[in-house]
Amino acid sequence: MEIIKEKNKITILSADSFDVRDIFNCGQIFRYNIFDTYSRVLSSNHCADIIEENGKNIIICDDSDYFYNFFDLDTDYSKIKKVININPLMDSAINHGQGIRILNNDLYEIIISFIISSNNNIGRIKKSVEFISRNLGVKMGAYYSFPTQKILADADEAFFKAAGCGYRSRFLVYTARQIFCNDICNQLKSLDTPSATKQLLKLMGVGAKVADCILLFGLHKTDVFPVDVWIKRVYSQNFGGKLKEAKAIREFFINLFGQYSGYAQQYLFYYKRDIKDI
DNA sequence: GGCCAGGGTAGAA
DNA sequence: TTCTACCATGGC
Repeated sequence: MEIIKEKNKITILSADSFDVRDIFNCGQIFRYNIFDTYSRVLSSNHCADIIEENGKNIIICDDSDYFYNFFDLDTDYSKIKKVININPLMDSAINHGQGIRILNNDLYEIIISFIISSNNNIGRIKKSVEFISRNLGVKMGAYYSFPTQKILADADEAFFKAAGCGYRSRFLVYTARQIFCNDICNQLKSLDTPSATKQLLKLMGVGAKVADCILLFGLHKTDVFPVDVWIKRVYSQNFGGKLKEAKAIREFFINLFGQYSGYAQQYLFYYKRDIKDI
């Protein structure tokens, strides 16, 4: 992958394994917009605009070091794709989502966002996260930052309900205070996957599936496999599996894909959700 | 009007 | 430890 990095600009010269539609629509991030001529993505207090032209992607941003890491530009996706391409279904899924990259998003924003995601749909999750940012974030010119831990720790249940978080509002109040008061995010960053999982499961509103999403999208632990309703479908309908419990299905896929489980999960989730009749 | 959505919690057994 | 009722809400 040929990349030119400047102070406020990153130019990706090849369109292989980089497509903003695949990256943003695959369910790993909720603060983005895809317009006709460009796309905009927000992460913590950062903003980037991406322009596609002649097979190139030009990222205009406030901090190219942040977004070089954010877009995971040091990772060789062609190598990963070869390893996980174990059958015709995976070949189709990888081809469908060829431009996917697993983002290195802000851990705190990911924890809050994925607590909201439980038994919810992506459209509503986007609206809630946008409401929270617009009302408690810092105005950064044309956009709002995600709220700081301190600000969100002061939010009450009525605020999260106004954001459309429903019954999850109680969990969010409790966990936002827990994270801020005990510096949970910095603790998590130093842990391996099993230890981080154990700590995440102590947070109110975080169960096995949300913990896996936080590990994958917030801590870039790729040896996990979040099992949601779409993964259950692709497992039973396309892998011919007979297991029922999410925990067992998770183990099945981790045995298949090992350290690349998280990548494989994203290609499968995006494929199954886009093309339901496979 | 019932079903679904990137599930989790709390209480019962 | 596992099982189950219940949880808000908008879109279809």
